Amino acid sequence: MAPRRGPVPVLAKPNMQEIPKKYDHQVAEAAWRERWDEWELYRWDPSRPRHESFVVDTPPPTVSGSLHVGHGFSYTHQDLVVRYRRMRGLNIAYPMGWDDNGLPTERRVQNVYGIRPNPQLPFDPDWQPRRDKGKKEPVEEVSRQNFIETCGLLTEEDEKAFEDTWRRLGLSIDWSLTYATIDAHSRRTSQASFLDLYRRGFVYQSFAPTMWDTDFRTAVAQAEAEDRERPGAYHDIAFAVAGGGTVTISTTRPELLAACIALVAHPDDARYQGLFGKTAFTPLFRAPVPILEADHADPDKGTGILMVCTFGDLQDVEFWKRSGLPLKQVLGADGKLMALRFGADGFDTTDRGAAQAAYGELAGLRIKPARRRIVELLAETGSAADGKGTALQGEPRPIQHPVKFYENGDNPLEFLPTRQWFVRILEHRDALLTQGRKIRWHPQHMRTRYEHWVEGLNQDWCISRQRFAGVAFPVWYPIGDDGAVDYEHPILADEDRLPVDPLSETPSGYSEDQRGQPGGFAGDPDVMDTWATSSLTPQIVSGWGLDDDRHQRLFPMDLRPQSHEIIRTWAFYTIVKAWMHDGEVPWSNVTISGWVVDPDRKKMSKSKGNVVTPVHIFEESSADAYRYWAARNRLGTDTIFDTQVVRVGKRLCTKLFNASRFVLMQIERAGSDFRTVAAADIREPLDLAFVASLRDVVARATEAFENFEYALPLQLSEELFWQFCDDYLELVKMRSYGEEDIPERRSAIAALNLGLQTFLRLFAPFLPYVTEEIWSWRFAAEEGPGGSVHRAAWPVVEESAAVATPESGLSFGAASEVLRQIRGAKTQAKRSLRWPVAELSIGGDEEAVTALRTVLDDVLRAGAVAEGAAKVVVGENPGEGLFIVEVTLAEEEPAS
RNA sequence: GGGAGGUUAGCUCAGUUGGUUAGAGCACCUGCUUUACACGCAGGGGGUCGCGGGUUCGAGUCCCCCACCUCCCACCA
Repeated sequence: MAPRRGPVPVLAKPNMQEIPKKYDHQVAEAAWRERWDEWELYRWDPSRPRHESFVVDTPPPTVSGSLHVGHGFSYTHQDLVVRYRRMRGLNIAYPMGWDDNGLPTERRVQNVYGIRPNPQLPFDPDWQPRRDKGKKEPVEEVSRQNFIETCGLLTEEDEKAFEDTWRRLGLSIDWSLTYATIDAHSRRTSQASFLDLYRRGFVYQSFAPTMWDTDFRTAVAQAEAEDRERPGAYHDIAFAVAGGGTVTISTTRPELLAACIALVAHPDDARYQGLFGKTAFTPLFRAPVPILEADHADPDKGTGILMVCTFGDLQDVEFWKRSGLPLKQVLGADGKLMALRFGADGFDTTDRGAAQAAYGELAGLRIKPARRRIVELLAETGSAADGKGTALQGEPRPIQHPVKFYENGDNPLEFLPTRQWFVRILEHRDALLTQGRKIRWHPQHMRTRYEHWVEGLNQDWCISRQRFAGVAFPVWYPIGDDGAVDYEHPILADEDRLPVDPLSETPSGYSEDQRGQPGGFAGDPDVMDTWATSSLTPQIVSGWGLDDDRHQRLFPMDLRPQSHEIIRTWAFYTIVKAWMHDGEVPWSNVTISGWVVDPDRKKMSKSKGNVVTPVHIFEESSADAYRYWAARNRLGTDTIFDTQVVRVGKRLCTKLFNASRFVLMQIERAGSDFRTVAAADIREPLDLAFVASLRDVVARATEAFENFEYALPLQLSEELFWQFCDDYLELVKMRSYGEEDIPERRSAIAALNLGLQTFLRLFAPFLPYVTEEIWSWRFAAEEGPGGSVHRAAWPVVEESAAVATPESGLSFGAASEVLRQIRGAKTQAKRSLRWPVAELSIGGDEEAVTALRTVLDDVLRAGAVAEGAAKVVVGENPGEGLFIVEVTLAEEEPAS
């Protein structure tokens, strides 16, 4: 339904009895939450055209059990922008998603239910998970599909808790648009995306060295890898050189010595000119390796010459690819050194017995023990065939160096040759940069992060994971008559069968008994990277590939709100997919929220034990107060959770409540004639001046909101509101108290009416509960959703077009200033503020005095200045403004 | 090593295009029960704007250097 438009509404039902004396946020927030649900206030209207809509790509939170006080931070920011746009009359599509796909869920399910997925098992529809399983019972193996369904069961509970928190927070989400990244619709979308990318040539499969986590035993993408500073040591190892002599290399990975395929030095390095082209021999294993030139060798590092292993690092991978040298794989997928046969499988040696014996000391060891052992062996063995000196030269030299880790991992990543699916992103970097520039980033400098990430890409996007709780690849492979799996000719699932589980379902043209048989088929056992699905959140919501009309109404979206650490994953991959599928940007704007940090500026997380639950804050101080805290922080800036600021928010709510009661009381006291007060009645100079400052705030707040800046509108509204309470209300009070229907009083009442309605709507995005409560007393034009302040029109300057511009821009300020000085005099004399003033003398330049004279009556009444006691004189110095010459307080106490 | 953001009162932060004496809130101190609000009101103290240069009549604001904090990125010999 369209929001109501038009002039400022008049009072709907003046009845003081209904206005409560105190604001109970607990009661009010619960009641409004319920009513908003009944009204379906936040429902997206699928019939309205795209250009009248505002579509948000809400971040699906990882459902991980517990929430801390930082979780609502960025969600509040989204909601502020959304509520503003809704009040501008736009049809809002604000969905919620749950990210319950991937490793975190997998680990929790294993612990809670004591089960482990075995991809080889078929789906069992009758199987039921048991929570009450004893710790000592053996871990049960279930099919992947059963495992995934159990994940859904567990995350459902957490999702309920999350939803409850978001509702309490007052997020204006349309809960009918909820999805989960592991649900059937998301799996379908994700698999359809894969098939589309396959057909368009954007994905490929390859057997190649890939980053591998030896604990999780899965491939990992560049975006999920991070450098960590770790201790290591240079080990100087001497290699014998054919024709006599030795050469010493430095390495931090001596355990990979058996995987050495070459020694390389920089082509310009004078020390090694004579060695290029010669053959060296590894100590212990006596493997002949060529000494070659390589640009990546740094003459200043180590000894300037290094060993290339398969694989120590990405440089090794790249050199190996260029060189065409044979692969020597020594590290297994489990992170242990594999059994090897020297003299076979590419493991050349000049002394098979010695090599096999030395390696026998290492086989089966994990990396660290293997390193320790080989160092011992190298210290005992001779460096060359002639046995002069030891292979290990001197003591290892400790260093600190960056090592690549999987972001969730505990041990360094290795490069292992495995078969994986990749998305081609390296060759499309320019196009992806162009896409990034079509999007408006808020704050703008966050785009730089995106660009640096795209420019720094060095691997295609590996999307296959050797895990279970994820979306399967909709792919089978034919098995040849010889029993070999033919990976080159995958059998793709039919689109209308999606989502499929290739391990439980049979490809068209085959029967289930052909699974794993020669001449039959094999299902792809892997699952997709969780980001391969999360990168489709716009398409999941829009019904991409299923409902074209809906897709057109929702895609591309208007806003992607997120935090900065996932620019390289979520934002980047979403841009990738939207470009590959539709040639479009997924959204026109990205807003980046900062982190909530603890007082030591560390990111708040439950593992650090520095958490406060948001629900606790809602109960103690109200959701509005929490939102106030969140709204005070601008986009992109980290912040500390500060209960002091929450308290300020709570105070603002109370003030708004009380000031509103007062204003409504004034209006209602004025009687029925004043129910039709109109903006045109505002004539008094003080009132004109107040409306002028209100207009200014409305204009500036609107402009800021248009740019996704919510902090400034709050600040401006708040400043003027306190001035409204402390000065304007005091100044206008006496005039509005009167009994007669005279223009001066009418003007005051009309200005108060306009002011209150404007403030309520300005604050509505920030403080949805208390503003709705107040709005409902008198301003709701109808029962039901049409009466909600959240469907009311955002204030615009045109509303007060009938109000004249004040003659002087200084009058409000002049009035406030004189009032301030009178109050100061009373406070200093330790008198109450209603103590009468016997004499008042004010001076000032002509402009200021003229301005003051227009509002002097209001000032004198508010300051309790005795009739005829004030003297205003024009001073001699232009530009000096206003000053009080003298304030003399009355001797007598004010009459009560 | 490259890059981004930051450094303003005890704390959290505003300070638009350079322009009087640098602001707010919190905290602190002193008063005031005032017909909306004591969950209030009024007043007060508190700052070499990270350091050092430069441009300018004038710099918190523009330029350069440095320091420190946070984050992002980087080929692990």
